[in-house]
Amino acid sequence: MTDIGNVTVQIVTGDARPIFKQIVDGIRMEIATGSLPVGTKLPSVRGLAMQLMINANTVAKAYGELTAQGLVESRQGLGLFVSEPRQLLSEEEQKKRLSTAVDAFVNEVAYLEFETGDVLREIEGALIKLKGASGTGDNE
Amino acid sequence: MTDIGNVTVQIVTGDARPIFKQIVDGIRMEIATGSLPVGTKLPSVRGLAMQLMINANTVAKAYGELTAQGLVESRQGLGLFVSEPRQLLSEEEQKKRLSTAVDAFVNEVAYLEFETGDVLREIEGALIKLKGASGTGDNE
Amino acid sequence: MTDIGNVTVQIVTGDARPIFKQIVDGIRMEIATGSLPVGTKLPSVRGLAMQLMINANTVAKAYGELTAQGLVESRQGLGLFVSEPRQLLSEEEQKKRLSTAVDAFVNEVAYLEFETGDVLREIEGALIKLKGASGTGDNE
Amino acid sequence: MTDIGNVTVQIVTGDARPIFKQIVDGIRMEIATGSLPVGTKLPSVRGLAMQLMINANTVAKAYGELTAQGLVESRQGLGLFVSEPRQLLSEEEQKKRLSTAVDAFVNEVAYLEFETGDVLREIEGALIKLKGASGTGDNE
DNA sequence: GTGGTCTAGACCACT
DNA sequence: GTGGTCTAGACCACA
Repeated sequence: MTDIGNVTVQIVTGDARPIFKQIVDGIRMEIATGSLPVGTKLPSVRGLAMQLMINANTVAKAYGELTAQGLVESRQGLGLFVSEPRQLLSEEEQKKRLSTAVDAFVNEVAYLEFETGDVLREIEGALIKLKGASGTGDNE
Repeated sequence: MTDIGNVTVQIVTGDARPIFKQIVDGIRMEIATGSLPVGTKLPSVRGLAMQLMINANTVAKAYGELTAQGLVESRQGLGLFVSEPRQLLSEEEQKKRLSTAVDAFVNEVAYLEFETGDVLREIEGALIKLKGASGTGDNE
Repeated sequence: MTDIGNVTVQIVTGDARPIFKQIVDGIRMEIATGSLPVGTKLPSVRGLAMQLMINANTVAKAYGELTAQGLVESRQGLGLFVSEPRQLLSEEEQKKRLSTAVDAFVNEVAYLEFETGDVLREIEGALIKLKGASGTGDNE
Repeated sequence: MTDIGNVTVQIVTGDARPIFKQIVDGIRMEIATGSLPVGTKLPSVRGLAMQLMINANTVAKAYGELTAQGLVESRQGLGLFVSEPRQLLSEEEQKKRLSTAVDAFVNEVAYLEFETGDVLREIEGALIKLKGASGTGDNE
C-alpha cells in the first residue's frame, strides 16, 4: 500500500492487471467512495512514479486514461484535479459493460468445478470488500 | 457465426480476446454443454482456418490449448477428438483461478453504478444458462 | 551447451524431442534443482533465441508452455519470472501421466536384453540424481 | 485384442504410440517371448490391416520397420517370416538405448510429485506384466 | 526493452 | 488427408 499525499494505491506484482490499470482502478475507486473529493489535486506523475517505484510513463498512461474517462481534468501548469461528477456512462453503456464483464468471467470460470452458489458467494465477498456494501438480494 | 461440421464458432474482431482464445472458449463451451459429445471429431485445422478465414497456425494454437487442457486428444494422422472428461487441475489450483477471475471481474465492475444484488443476479443467470442450473442454495 | 544469463539450455539437433520441448525440459530441470530460484527472471525471448540460433517464436512457444504449467509467470513488459511452486495437477491426472510415461518407457525397453533389476537401478539412479534422493523404501 | 493366425496384437487408440509402433512392439514382443518361433509366417499386410481395421499402409510401415530391424525376412512372393535370432544390437547400443529411454522417462516424470519408490514400483509392475519375469534386486 | 498474437509458407511423421 | 514443428517477419500493449 503506497500513500502519497491523498492518494492510496496498491500495486500488486502478482495481479493479472497491468500496472497502469491497477492505478486507474485504484484512483477511480477513491473518487467513487469520496476519499478523493472533487477538486482534489492528484500527485504529480513523477512523484507517484517514484513512490510506486515504477516507470513514469506508466503513471502518465494511467493519468491519461483517467482524463479520457472524464474523472480528472488537467489545469494547465497546475496538475490534475478530480473533476465534477457527471453521468459519464449512459445506463445502456453501463449495462453493456456489465454484460461484457459477466461474459468474460463466466468464460473464465465455466470449466472449473464449482457450484453456482460458491461462485456467487466469492463474488459477493469481493464486491463487499471493495465497496463496503449492501446485502445479497435485498437492495430494492 | 461460422458453422463447420458439428462445430459452431464465432469470431468477433471487436472482441478483447485474441482469436485463438475465442476458438478455445467456443469449443470448450460446446463440449461443456454437450453439443460436442465425447469422441466427436473436431474440424481439421486447415478446414476450420479456411472457414474462419484465418491462418491455420491460429487454429493449431487453439487446438494445442484444448489438448493441453485435456479436453481433446489427437490421434495421429486422424485428427482431434473430444476426450473423456476428467479433472485436470488440483483443488488448490481451481480455487486460485476462481479467485483470480473474481478479482478481475470485481475490478471491472466495481465502479459501475450497480447494486451488489443486481450484479450477482446477472452472474447467476449466466452460470445457470450455461450449466443448466444447480441451485444457488441461498440468495432468493 | 548454451549459457545465457542464469539459464543453461542444451539444444541437440539429433534429439527426438522438438526444440521447444528441449527448452521446456531444460528450464524445468533448472527450476526443479533450484538453480533457478523463485523470482528469477528468465532470459528474454529474443535474447535466448539469438543465443540458441533459433527462431524467437520457438522460444516463445516454450515459454508459453512453462507459463501454462504454472512454473513461470509473465509480468507485462518486464519479462518472465520463476513463480512460486504449486501443485497444478490433480492427483488423478498425475497418476494418469505417470502411468502413461511408464507404459511408454516399458515398451521402449522391454525388448532389450536387460534384467528388470538393472532397469530399475538405472531409473532410480537418474531420479535420485535429479531430486537429491528420498529413499526407495525397498528394493535394496 | 486381435488374433489373426498366430499373431496377437493390441491396438489402443488412447495409446501415445502411433499405431504402426504398437504393431512393431507387439510383434517384437511375441518374437522375444517365443510365441512366434523362428520361421513362422506373419499374416499378410492386407489381412492384418483388415483385422485391425486400419489402413494397409500402416501395417506395411510396421512390417518395414521389423524387416529393417532384422527381426523378420521377406521371402519373395511368399510373405514375411520370423528370421534367425541374431545379436542385433551390440551391448553398447543396448546400453545407449536404455539410457536414452531412462532420460526421456525421467524428464516426463520429474515434475510430478511422486516418491522414487512409487515410480520404481510402477515400472517394475509394468515390466513384469509385459515380460512375465523375475524379481527386483535379485538377478545376479 | 518486454511478451503475446497473427500471418505466410515450409517440412515432417502418421494414416 | 491429419496434426505438429519451425522459420521469418509483422504488429500490438505494456513498462
